[in-house]
Amino acid sequence: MRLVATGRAESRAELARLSGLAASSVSLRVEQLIAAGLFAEEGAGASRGGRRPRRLRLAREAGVLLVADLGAHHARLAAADLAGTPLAVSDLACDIAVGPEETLTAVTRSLRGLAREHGLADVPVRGIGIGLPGPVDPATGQVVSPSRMPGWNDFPVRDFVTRHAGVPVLVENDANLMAVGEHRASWPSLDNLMVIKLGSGIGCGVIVDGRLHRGRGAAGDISHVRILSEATVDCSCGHPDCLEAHASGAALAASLAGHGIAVQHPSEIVDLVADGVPQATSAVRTAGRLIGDVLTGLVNFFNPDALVIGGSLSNAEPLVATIRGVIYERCLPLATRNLEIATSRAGRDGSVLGAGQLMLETSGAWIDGVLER
Amino acid sequence: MRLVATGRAESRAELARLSGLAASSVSLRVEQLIAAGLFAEEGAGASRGGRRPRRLRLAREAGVLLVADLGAHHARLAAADLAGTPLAVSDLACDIAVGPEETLTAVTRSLRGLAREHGLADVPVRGIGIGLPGPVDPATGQVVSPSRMPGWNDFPVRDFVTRHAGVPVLVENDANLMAVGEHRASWPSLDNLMVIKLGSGIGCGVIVDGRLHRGRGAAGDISHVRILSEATVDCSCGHPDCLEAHASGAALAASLAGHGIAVQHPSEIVDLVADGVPQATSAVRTAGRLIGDVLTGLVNFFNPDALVIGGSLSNAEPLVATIRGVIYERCLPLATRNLEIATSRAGRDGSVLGAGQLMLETSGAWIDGVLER
DNA sequence: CCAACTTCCTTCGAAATCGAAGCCAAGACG
DNA sequence: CGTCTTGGCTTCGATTTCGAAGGAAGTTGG
Repeated sequence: MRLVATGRAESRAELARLSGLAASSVSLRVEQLIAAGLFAEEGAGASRGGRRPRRLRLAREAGVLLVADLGAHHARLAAADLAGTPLAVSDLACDIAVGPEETLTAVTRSLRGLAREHGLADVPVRGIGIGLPGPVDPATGQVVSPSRMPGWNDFPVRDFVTRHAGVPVLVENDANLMAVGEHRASWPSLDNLMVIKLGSGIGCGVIVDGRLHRGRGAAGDISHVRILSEATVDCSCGHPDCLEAHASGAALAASLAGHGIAVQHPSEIVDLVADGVPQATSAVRTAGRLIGDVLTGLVNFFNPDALVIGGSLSNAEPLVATIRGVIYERCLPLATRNLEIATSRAGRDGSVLGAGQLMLETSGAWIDGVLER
Repeated sequence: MRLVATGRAESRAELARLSGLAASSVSLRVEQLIAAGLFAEEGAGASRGGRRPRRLRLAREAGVLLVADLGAHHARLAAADLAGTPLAVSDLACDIAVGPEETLTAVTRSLRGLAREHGLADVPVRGIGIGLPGPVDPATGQVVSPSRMPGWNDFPVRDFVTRHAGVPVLVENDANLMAVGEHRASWPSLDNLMVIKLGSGIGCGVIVDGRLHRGRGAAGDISHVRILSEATVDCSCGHPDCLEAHASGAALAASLAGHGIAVQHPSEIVDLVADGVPQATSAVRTAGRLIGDVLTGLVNFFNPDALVIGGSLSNAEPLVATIRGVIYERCLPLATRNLEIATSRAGRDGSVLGAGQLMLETSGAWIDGVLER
């Protein structure tokens, strides 16, 4: 089921190849899933030289997922199929600083509304995914010492939402969701991926061997490495000269404010750069150099197949160009030999896709329930 | 078989728990393996509150592995059981710079001799493992652009040894072997491990999710990150101020030579430090600070369960203490919360163990051959 | 010492999985 | 336009795996 949902398999034959099961066993299982209403057969796929395969896809009635990707002042909401492909999206203005109860209540209410508006009221909700801009403990579904989410520390996000919604809930760091989504949507054949999210903050998600690497929950932090710079800036983490304090969207906004240019959201910086405002371009180039410097060490160490740059600032071309240049110049030839450096392809849907993917992997228990009937 | 060989399982019951197979299936398989002469039953294990398990172990006649861990001027040779537990070890002086053909021929001859001397001539050799101080392409078994192995670039080490010995051959970077061995011997329950090898060079092996992370073959390089220092030193890689150019055993030896202290081997530096020679202690402390600085970023990013420091320099206590201090001071609390920082426990046998472990995972095809008879 | 419990391991019928064989439906080719 | 080849899918008997039940061999605690 996971193989079909994620788009890796479209026919019984492909399922057999990818799953390692015998073709006959696959046929039996598919039969069951169709009978249970989870799969549907839909026409024929392209021939690979012989008989055309009968194309399999998820049935609409199989269910939907509701996903919310929370930022500092904004939430992206989506209703998606079980693989995470968005069926309906909307945006919600909300200040994460008002605290978890209020934010989460508003978000879940809006999610339900979104599904209802788009005629999905009759389809069962199989899960809710929440992306948060801070570290999440995978075991408990709690936020752990976030630097920019006052009131959220140790709040049991997963339990809170489960209690209110009564379905499996996935809580994950936003950059991690994006990494999984980007992997699934754009680079499914690559095993090792680094995905950088450049927005108000600097996030990073890591895919190792095709799976999200969480470490002990904090993996992927790149924003609190010490960098070299002329001016000293103290970071919220208590140390001086962290990358985030110099090169994040928030830091760039602060620096531009010093030049008398007021900026509300990182995307406005992208606009300024596109308009050729010299202070903005110069600031963005400096940030690119700092980020690139940090990434060189990590690329040498991790040796990924691709480095994907996403987040709203990834649309600032000079930023990406500078990062790319620094990495190709400083990294070992062996590490950059086959390295792809690209900007996000999934864009803002990345986290929705990622949530879908992760939920299929983790909480698939309801499938057994449906099959038993 | 792998579970028994690696020591993770000692009884049928443990095999069932760890493998996920039914107890009855495990019994059938074990029966076969005993009949084929690969397993032996040996007494009873400790009771866990009920009947005592019948202890399983690898039969002596199952075979041996021959392992050579090559350094710049020295090779460590071992004959080991199939799990990598050393049965006999010896040391061989050999200059790796004389080139691959001569070195490998001498090494394989000595390995055969070692097995013969220790009464292992009648036991079949199931594989040969070679550890090398440079990057190895896992797909081809070739050395790829090594910085300190003249004449070895692109030499097909695996094919060369296979042709001469006629058994499966594993070729792997020395730090990677050490990482696998350390994981298996000392931290089997931890999933994410960073192992640093401090000798003439600086190597690093990474265990992610219990398995060696190779990336595209170059993963684990930490020696060519740029660091900040007063004096500028050019590294062999062509960039200035790499970590290796300032903090490796070779760099320390060069710096001590500047003070009129001649050093042949990194272990002599350890002796100097133990003897309280101030220049040595100071040099080692500086190196520790540089290495620690580099590691902080990697620890934040990778978020391992443990950081293991090995190699001959790891016996210099001020070096390890400085590294530990820098990491605890600079890393995120979230990353160091549960982080163990320890020195190698497996010592010089680590690479032998690692080679055994890796060979069980990769080339287990011969097992089927034995069972078919 | 004995009863109650645990854990280890095997037995045996039920269920799942496999894989060879064959049928089906396409494209390739003369 | 028919034959050939290729890949997709199903059928069906053989094999593997499972799991409940039970015997074996311990520990624990009165």
